[in-house]
Parts: sequence; structure tokens; C-alpha cells
Amino acid sequence: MTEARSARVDRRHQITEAAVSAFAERGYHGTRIRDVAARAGVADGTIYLYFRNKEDLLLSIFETKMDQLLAGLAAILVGVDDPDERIRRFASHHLGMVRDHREAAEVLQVELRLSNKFLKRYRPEKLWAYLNVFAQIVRDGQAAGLYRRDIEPFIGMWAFFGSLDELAMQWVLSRRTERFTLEEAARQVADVFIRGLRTDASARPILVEAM
Amino acid sequence: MTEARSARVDRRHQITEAAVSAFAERGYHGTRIRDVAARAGVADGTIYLYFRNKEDLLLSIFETKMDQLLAGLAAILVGVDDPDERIRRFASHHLGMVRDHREAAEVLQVELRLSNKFLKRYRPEKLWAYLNVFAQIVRDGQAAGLYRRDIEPFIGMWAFFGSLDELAMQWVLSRRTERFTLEEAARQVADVFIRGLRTDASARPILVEAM
Amino acid sequence: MTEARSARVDRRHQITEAAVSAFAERGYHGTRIRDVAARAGVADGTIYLYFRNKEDLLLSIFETKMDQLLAGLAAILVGVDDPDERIRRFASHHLGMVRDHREAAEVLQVELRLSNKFLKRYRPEKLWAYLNVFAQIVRDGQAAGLYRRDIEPFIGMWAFFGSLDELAMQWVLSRRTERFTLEEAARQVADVFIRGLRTDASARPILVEAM
Amino acid sequence: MTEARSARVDRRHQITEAAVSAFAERGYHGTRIRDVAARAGVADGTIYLYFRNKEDLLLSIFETKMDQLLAGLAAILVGVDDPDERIRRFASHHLGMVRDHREAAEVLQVELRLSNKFLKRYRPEKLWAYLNVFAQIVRDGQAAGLYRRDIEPFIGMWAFFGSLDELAMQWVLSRRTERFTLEEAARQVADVFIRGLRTDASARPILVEAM
DNA sequence: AATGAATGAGAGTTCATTCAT
DNA sequence: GATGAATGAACTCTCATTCAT
Repeated sequence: MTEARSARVDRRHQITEAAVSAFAERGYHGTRIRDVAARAGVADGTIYLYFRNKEDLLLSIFETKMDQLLAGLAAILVGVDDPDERIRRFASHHLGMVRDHREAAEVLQVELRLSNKFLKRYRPEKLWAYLNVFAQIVRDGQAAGLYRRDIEPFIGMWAFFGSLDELAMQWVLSRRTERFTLEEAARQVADVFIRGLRTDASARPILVEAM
Repeated sequence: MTEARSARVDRRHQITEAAVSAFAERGYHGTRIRDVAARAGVADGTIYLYFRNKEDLLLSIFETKMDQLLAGLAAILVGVDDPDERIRRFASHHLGMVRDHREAAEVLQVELRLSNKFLKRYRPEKLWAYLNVFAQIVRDGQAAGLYRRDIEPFIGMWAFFGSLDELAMQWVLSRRTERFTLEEAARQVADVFIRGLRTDASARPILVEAM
Repeated sequence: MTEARSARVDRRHQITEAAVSAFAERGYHGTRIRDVAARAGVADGTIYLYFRNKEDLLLSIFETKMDQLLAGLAAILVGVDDPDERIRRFASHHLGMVRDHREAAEVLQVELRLSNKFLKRYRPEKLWAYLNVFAQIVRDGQAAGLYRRDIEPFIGMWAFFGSLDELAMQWVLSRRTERFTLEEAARQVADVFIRGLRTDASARPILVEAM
Repeated sequence: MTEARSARVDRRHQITEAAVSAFAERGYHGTRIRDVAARAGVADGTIYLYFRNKEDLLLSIFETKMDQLLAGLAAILVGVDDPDERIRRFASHHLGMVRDHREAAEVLQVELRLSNKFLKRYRPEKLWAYLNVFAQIVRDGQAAGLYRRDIEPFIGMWAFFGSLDELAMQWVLSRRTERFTLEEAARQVADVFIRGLRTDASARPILVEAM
């Protein structure tokens, strides 16, 4: 039973990876189920034993990758209390994942958006959980008097995510990665948001430190 | 001749608007040429007298709307020299356009991204021109000693655009606009970026003023 | 009125020639009415003032060219009584026309055959009139005791025409005309049929002469 | 494996036969893939599992039938050395096939010619192989001093084929087969060409025999 | 569980023809 | 008579999905 389950998990994983690679290369609409099946080394019909349909396959990639993203984020924030540092680590982790899982990132960035179901009907709960981590950092910073109270965490969270996402997209789209490094982008985005969130009072000591 | 030209322009416009509305409602892939034709009140074949194919229709919407966006931005920045104010106006104008042209924004935000040609092959020169306005503001601010030199305008430009774009997307996707207003979002994004870009030196006087 | 009629004839001729050239170049199905109109320097709709439809245009080419072919054949046979010589002139004239009106020949040879209406429903009376000239030569030769009576003129006529037609087709299809000359082909086909038609009695004197 | 292969061959054959019958009845352009599919008792898409496209289906009919034609010709000529007799058998076999495979002949005769690809781009190697059999008979006859050397085998081959082809076409087009029999046509064409090819010297003995 | 042949709905695009000007 | 913008029927081919083996 355990073996059977494990075999099932493996096969599912095998198909998912094939789909990630195929979607990244040719796009969701440009990829045929047959392509995925061929890459996974299974028959066309086998895909449907593991996924309801093509869109389910795409959504499943999102779920899997978001789980990894969330787990990684949690791990890297463990024991870190300083909101500034938490923001820096969030940015660094996010773009680090993009760099280390380029194909997956490409699918998430580019291909996932074209799924109407995903964008309009499907509630991406895991994305919300992910972004809420940032919103909570802002709230914590505000509670500590470190961040301004006139920035709504909800708006800040989307703005922050938008910045990271767009930079990831540009990095993914430009095959010429020399344009900028994801590490530098992470540093600058974190920096801008940290300073942008600071209260005037909290700004000063930092300025002094910086001097 | 003028009449003929004008008739041609009108008909083209008529089809474009029908496409904007159809794409916004049902998505690019979910929209059939027949749907667009019906909304425009013309025969299917007529579409092809004005556009090479379906994708050309989509791309043409982008071109037209970007022209409007660029023109509006230029108009609103005329005579404004202060980089901070220029950033505020940029954000306000961008999200104002989203609010006033919701359907078009929806198409640009959501549907355009699904066009592989657009994202990977087509170089959206007008988008670059648009974003370069922001990059130039940063450069001007840096030259004036107002903004920090360790923020690369190129990175900042994508980060800023990403923030606006993501907030626009969330506003467009959530039919419940009560979540947040675009005006408030514009104000907060501009604020975060302005403060985030400031040099420590330039930050102080502002802080004083703020007090 | 005469002027009007003449103008009408000219315009019709102009369109016909444009069609011949277009059909020869791109084939009947590969040619759009628009192509013909453009070559003729008229508007698309104008074609329909002179021809019922596209097929009518094709058939009209056939009629016109067959008239020329028939007239030319009649002219070249005037005063020639010897059946052998008449056969030689027939072959020579037919392939000569192909050589001198390559485009028209190409249309007749290749494109006309693809019109179901032409082949199956339309009775090509003019083709029959043309071929009957050959059948009559055979009958005359038989009456004169020159040609064998066991060759049916009807069968001979199609066989003869088939030979000429096929050679014309090969010449037209092979842009490399060096393979063989139409003159030589005409001579050989005439020769084979003349000898093939001769009675044994009539064959002998010739043989002697030939010696 | 053998079963699978055989099933594949059968299905392909089934579709081919349906296409032959459909093309013969309504013509290539007049036949929709749906018609072929319906006659074959398969779904539209199934056609495309066996043939690249509609034209491939037409070309494939040609290939298949030419294979049969060539094989039949070879069989009927085995052990026959006399050029005259070989010509008679060629004509008899060719028109016999037309008679026994009327639909296929109709497609080959009429419909195949309308395929530009076939006529202009595709080199019908099998047709050449078929006709070369006749050219070789002529060459052998010439080498044996039986046939005149001033008839080029290349020209003779097309002339001979043209005669057979045209008679086949007329027989196929005229639903009234009473006009002439293919057997009689074969006899007469062979006769005309044999006599037409003979040298004067070789003509005499035959004449005596004939007496 | 796995296969892969078969399905058939679906849609973009072309182009001959029309007709208001 | 001439125009050419508009029409809309027609048709091939694709590909996600199914299901008998």
C-alpha cells in the first residue's frame, strides 16, 4: 500500500516536472498534453489518471510550488524578529527561488496568468498566505512604532509583491541575465520598501547609523 | 478622401472597442472573432479588412491604449519639475487611467500577458518609453542630490511599475472595489517610493517639514 | 453604340488576358478574383459586369482560345488535300500554338482540367469540332484507300489528340524546354500516326520511295 | 504487434478506398474531409492519424495505385520478348486496369491533375518508371532493327501514354461506355504505334504475314 | 494501472460575390 | 459603367479527452 502510494506520488511528480518544463518552454496554450506525456515518458491517457484535465495540471504546479515557497520562507524567517531584516529575507528568498527554479518561476510568472480560471475564479489561497507574511511584517513594524501607520498593509503587500514579481518577470523574460542580478534587485527592493515604510522618527537613527 | 479615411478610422475604432469589451469579458482565448464581429455590428470577414488576425487585434489595442497612456502622462507632467511631485503624478495618472478605462485596463493587465508573441517576441517599445519616464525622474532626482545613487533607475523603474501594475490587477480582478481605492493606492505607492528613494540628507528636511 | 460596344469588347479582352496570365502563373484555384482584377487594372466588382463568375471566366478563355485554334487550323489546311500532309499540318499547327501561346496553353492544359463542370457537365463542342477535323482526315484517307479501315476515326482522333496534348503538357510543365522541341514532337507524332494508319498496300510504295 | 500493424494497414486502406470513391464522385475540391470520414466510418480527426492532410491523401492514392499498375505490368510482360507483343500487352494492361478500377482511374485521370503540387512540384517517379517500360521497349526494338531510329523513345513514350490516357479519360467521362470498348481502343492504339514505329524493312514481312 | 487509437467539437480565416454609392 | 467595402458561408485541421483493451 505504502509502495503503491509512493509509486503514485512519484508518477505524479514525474508528470508535474514534465509539465513545468514543457509549459516553460512552449507556454501553456502552446503545450499539448501529448508533449507533457512524451516528456514524462507516459501515455497520453495516463495524465488523466493523475490530473482532472490540463488546467488542473497547471493549477497543481502552482499549489506544489507555492507549498515549497511558503515552506522555504517560513524556514528563513525563523527566529528573525526585526521587521527590516524580515523584509530583506523575504525579498532575497523570493528572487532566490526564481533564480534556482527558473522554469517553475517562468510558469508561475507567465503562464499561470493566462488561466482565466486561476485569475478570476480560483482563489489562490496559498498566494494570500504567502503575501500575508509580508502584511504581518508591516503590521508588526507598525505596532512597534517602526513603520508608518498611514501605509495599509494590504496595499503595501501587493505593492511589494508587484515589485518582486515584475523584476522576476523581466529577469525571466530577458534571457540576458546580465542586465541585473536578482540578488541586487532583492537588495534594492527591500531597501526602498524598508525606508519607504519607516516612520520619520525611526528614520533618523538609521540615518545616523548610516553615517 | 477625407470621408473615406474617416470612415475607415471609425470602423477600425468600432471594432477595437468591441474587442476591448469582448476580451475584457470573456478573455482573449474565450472570445471568438464572431463575438467581436457581433458586438461591432459587422460581419466576421470585415474584421480581417482592418486587422491581420486575432492577435493583431489584441496587439493593436495595446498600441492604441499605450499611446493614450503616454500622451496623458506627458500632459500631466508638463511644467512639473520636482521629482517627488512627478512620481506622485505618475502613480496617480496610471491608476486613474485604470479606473477610467476599466475594460481596457483589464485587457492590458490580464489578457495581453497571455500572448506569447507579446511577451517573448514582440518588443513593447511603448511600454519602455512609458517606463523610461520614471527612470528619468530617478536619474534627475539623483543628479539633484535628492535621490540615493545606489538605486539603479532600471531596477527602480520595474519595481515601481510592478507595484502599480499589481495593484491595478487586484483592483480589476476584485469586482469589489471597496477593498481599496485606486487613489489611495496611488498615494501610498508614490509615498513609499519617494521616501525609499530619498538620500538621508534630503530625508531630514522633509522630516522637519512634516513635523 | 459601336464605340460603346468596342469599349466593352476591349475591357472584356483586357480581363481575359489578365486571367490567362494569372491562371497560368498561380493556377485557377490559386488565383483570386482580386488578382485578376489587379492585373487588369479594374475593380473586383467590374469582373462581374463581364463574366457571370470565376468559372465563367475560365470557360470563356477556353472558348476564345478554341476559336483561335480552329480558325488557325482551318487556314493552314486550306487547299491541302493529301491526308498525310493534313495530319502533319494539324500536329505542327497544334504544337506551334502551344509554343506561341505558352500561357494560354498552360491554362488550357493544366487548369481547365480541374474544372469539374468543364470535364463532366460542360460539353466542349468546340473541342469536338476541332478533333472532328482529324477524324474527317482519317475518314477521307480511308475512303481514298490510303488508311486502314480497321482504325475507327473516333478512337484515332482521341489517340492523336492525346499524344499531342500529353507532349504539350510535358513541354509546358518542364520549364526546361531543351528536353525536346515541339517541332520535333509534331513531326514524330505525325509520322507515327501516318504510318500507323496506312494500309499495307499504301505502305509499300512509300517504302520503295523511302529506299 | 502484427495485429496492431495489420489493424493500422486495414484502417489506412479503409480510408483510402473511401477517398477514392468520394473523389471519383464529387471531385477532390468538391469532397470534404467529412465526406471521406463518413464513408470510411471513422471520425474526421482519424483521417489525420493516417494522412498528413487532404493532399497527402490524394497523393497516397496515386502512389498505391501506381504500385499496383507497375506490379501488374511487370507480371504481364514476364517472358515476353517481342517488342510488338510487349506494346500490345502494355496497352491492354493499362486500359484493362482502367476498366477494372474505374473509380480509381477516374481519380487518377481527372482529380490528380488538379493538384498543383502533384503536377508542378511533386516528381511522379512512379509514373516515370511506368513510362520508362515503354521507352525501353522502343529502345530494344530499335536495337533489334525492328523500330525506326528516328523516333525518340522519350517522345514516343509520352505520345503513347497520351493516347492511352486520353482514351481512358474519354471512357471514364462518358458514362455511356457503348461508344467504344477499352479492349478495342487498346488494340487500335497498340496497332497504330507498332506500325508507326516499324522500320520500312521490318514492315514488309509483317505485311506478308498479314496477307 | 496503463495504454494510445479514436473521437468530434470547435474556430480562425479566406475569398467569391454583392450592392450602395 | 465602375467601384471596392462588406458580406458570410465554407472548410481544414487541431487537440483535449475518453475508453476498450
